[in-house]
Amino acid sequence: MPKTNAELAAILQEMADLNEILGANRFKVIALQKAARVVGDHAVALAALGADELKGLDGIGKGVAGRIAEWAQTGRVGELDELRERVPEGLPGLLNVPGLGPKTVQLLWKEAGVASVEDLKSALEDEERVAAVASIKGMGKKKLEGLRKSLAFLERSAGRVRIGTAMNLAELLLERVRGFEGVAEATHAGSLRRGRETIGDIDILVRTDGDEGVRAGIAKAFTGMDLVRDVLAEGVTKASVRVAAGDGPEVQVDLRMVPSSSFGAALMYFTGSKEHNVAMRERAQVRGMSLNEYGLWKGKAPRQGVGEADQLVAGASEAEVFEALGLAWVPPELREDRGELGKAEADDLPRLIEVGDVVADLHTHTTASDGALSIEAMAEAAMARGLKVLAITDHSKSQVQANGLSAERLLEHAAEVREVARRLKGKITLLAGSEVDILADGSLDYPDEVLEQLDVVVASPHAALSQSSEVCTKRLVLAIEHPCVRIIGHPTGRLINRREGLSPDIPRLIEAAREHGVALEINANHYRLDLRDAHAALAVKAGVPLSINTDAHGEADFGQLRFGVLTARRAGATKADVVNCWGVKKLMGWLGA
DNA sequence: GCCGTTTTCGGCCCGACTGTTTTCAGTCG
Repeated sequence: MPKTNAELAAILQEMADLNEILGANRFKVIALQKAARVVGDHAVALAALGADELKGLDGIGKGVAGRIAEWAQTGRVGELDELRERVPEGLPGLLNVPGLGPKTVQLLWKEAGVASVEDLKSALEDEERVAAVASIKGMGKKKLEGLRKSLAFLERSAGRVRIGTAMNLAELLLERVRGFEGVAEATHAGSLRRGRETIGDIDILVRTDGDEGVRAGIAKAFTGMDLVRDVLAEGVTKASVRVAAGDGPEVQVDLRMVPSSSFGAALMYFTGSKEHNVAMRERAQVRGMSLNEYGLWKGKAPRQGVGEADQLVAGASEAEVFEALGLAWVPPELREDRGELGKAEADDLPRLIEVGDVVADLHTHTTASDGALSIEAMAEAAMARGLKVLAITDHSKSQVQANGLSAERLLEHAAEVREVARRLKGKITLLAGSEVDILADGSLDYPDEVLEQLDVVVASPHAALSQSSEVCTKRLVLAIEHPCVRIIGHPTGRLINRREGLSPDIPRLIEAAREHGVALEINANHYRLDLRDAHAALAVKAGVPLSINTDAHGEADFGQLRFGVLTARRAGATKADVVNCWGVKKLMGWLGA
């Protein structure tokens, strides 16, 4: 069995959890958590690397490298096995219950015999056991009530929500918050602003120069919204709630309020990532300053940001804080502590692609297969969004459930596309293409002489998505080598939170794509975002072009473009790296159309 | 457990809020 980074990350995370519950040194716990994160985010399988290469990675030292080697060789980690013997199997799951930390979990276990989330649920319903739980020090009436609510929340929430879902909810909330008395400005921060594919909670930052009374009023209006299901906290600088819109998932939303003089520092602070913030604060310290959510200060930061005005170096805007630390402004999508500060210091940050740079969509569908609009209506929608090039790429014949086109229907359809293209000449360039299935063996769903007649061929995997890494790598490389293929669509076929998809050897795909001049897609649909950020970053590094496409099946789907662009930005892509941003002439030359 | 332009030992971010603590611990981000 191949050993994936996700499995390894889970092992390290479990070691962190078990150590935490057992009361180990907290910095050891933090180190293990960091190692789990680094491993989970790494684009190349770590099981195959040697100890020296492993130790070169940030956050991985002798200890973790040794355990990775042990796991790679034996499939086990001795220390984890020992830890598991000391703690009931379901106990770490309790750490996921909001409001429960390692101290309380340990007390629940040792003093009330609670061994899992399920067990806690039944204990809270059982009179005798509730008494045992309530007798724990610090466990009062409100704590118990909070636990009941947290357990209900866990059942209703979907865990991390997809970025598209979170963005919709955030925009709805921002509209409300901007209407509250005393709010000068409101914006989203956190992982949503960094463009991560899934979001744990929504952070909203409010700029207000009102006094405590005004801020308390904003917090009250926020917690009083009709979308609010639970209120977790309500103070004069922050409030925290759980909300749900319609039948959507329940999501935690944190609101923070800061004065104008601190808005930039606070925006940085709440945008994160945590690791980026730590690196920034360390940088401030080295320069005899300190950085918190209220600003950058000479010497030690005053409590609550209320101090001598002459101590404040910067704080009103992000740019001035970066500048005062000798750095260029770092785009939020790059704030992951993966070397961005070094580049910012050398003024060597890439000029990231923006939504407005995209002038072509090379992967869309019409009523000919499973889309909702005609060729003409799709072209109108594309023009309304300012696109200069649109490729119509309906499904191929194996996609029976999607009304995939037979070779004959495809050629008729292509003729229709070209007819509409003639009518719209000068307004938009319409291309006749296909999203052709990459079959399980790597062959394509149409014969070459059919594919040769098209302007653009996007080849995508749709079925056989549980193939082994080795088999699917060969399959995708074969498609890349096909002379008609220009773009590999959603290369892994994953659906976020729903389906794992393929796990090909990404460096090999990139190498093949480079050799054959093929682009790899970032499918912008927020269910897909495939390639994912880390993989797209490898492509950019290797000089392999990306293609950001919406895979639109209707008018609204064109709006998904922003999520594809966010993913490309996280990968460090500039507009030169993305074929959809090229001029029409250059793009047509590349397509050979 | 990790890391090194003060360090191979001794640090490791820090402020807000809650609940039940009569002075602060736990949790969270």
